Amino acid sequence: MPELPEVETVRRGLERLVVGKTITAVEISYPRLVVTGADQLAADLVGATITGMARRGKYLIFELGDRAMISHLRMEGKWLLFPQAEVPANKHFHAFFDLSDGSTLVYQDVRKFGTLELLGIAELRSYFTKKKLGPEPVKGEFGYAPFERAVRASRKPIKPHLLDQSLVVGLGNIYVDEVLWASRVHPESLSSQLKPAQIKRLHAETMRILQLGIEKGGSTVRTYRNALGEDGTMQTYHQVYAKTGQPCGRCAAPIEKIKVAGRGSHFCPNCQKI
DNA sequence: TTTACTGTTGCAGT
DNA sequence: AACTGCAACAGTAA
Repeated sequence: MPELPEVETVRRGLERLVVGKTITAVEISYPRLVVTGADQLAADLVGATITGMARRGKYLIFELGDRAMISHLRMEGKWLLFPQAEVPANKHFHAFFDLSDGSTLVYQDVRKFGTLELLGIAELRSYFTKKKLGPEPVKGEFGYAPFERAVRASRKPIKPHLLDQSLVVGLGNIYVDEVLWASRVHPESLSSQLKPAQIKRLHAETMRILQLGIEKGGSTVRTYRNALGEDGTMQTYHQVYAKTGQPCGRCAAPIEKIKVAGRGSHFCPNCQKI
């Protein structure tokens, strides 16, 4: 489900729903979900209090005093809160956290790509450093000069470059297509061959579109819903994603879909030329 | 029935 | 070093 706006929406929902609550029991029904060991995570978290909800890029962080549980939702991961201890049966529920007020926090993941990791709070910084994550897409953190330098130095096609989380965190396959359309950049353009004005637009549109996505509660295109079961509305602002054959909002040329670095890619063949 | 596709990432290859 | 392809998995649509 998640690109940055969806993860941030989940974070905000959980912040209201679970911060301050203590974990009274843990059950992991799909142990491979927990990279750092399911038994250890279950044993360590009984009695722990959820002190905060944070996020870095697409990684969701449960702050638990001196520890942190990192959740990556990958394609289909979801967090649900049931107000009662009894949870309906569902073959895609893989982790259950009983909370002190009688509610149950459940992790659901149809494709089982998502991961949970339990770290000491001191290991958090190096964890993200190792993944070579770029800056958050907000003014003050996402500087233009380093972005331009890195873009010009690479011969990668710009779309996979923006997706690799090193230039900036948070873009996934939907938002990157929207940013490329708004910036009038073809997804297969080589990074090093982009004009300064195009790089400038990519920088500005990345921040604008991801922030808009957050304001709209994320995009619901397949199965994404927030922790309250609500749809996001960002999909109504999409200009190209899943719009194959429909007229471009700028020039009315039919939107095309091609494959770039293995990902379905939507663009306007008239506005976005190499 | 088979095949291709899917808001992701990391690893093994070249 | 940097880039590509593919695997992890399950469901849906053609």
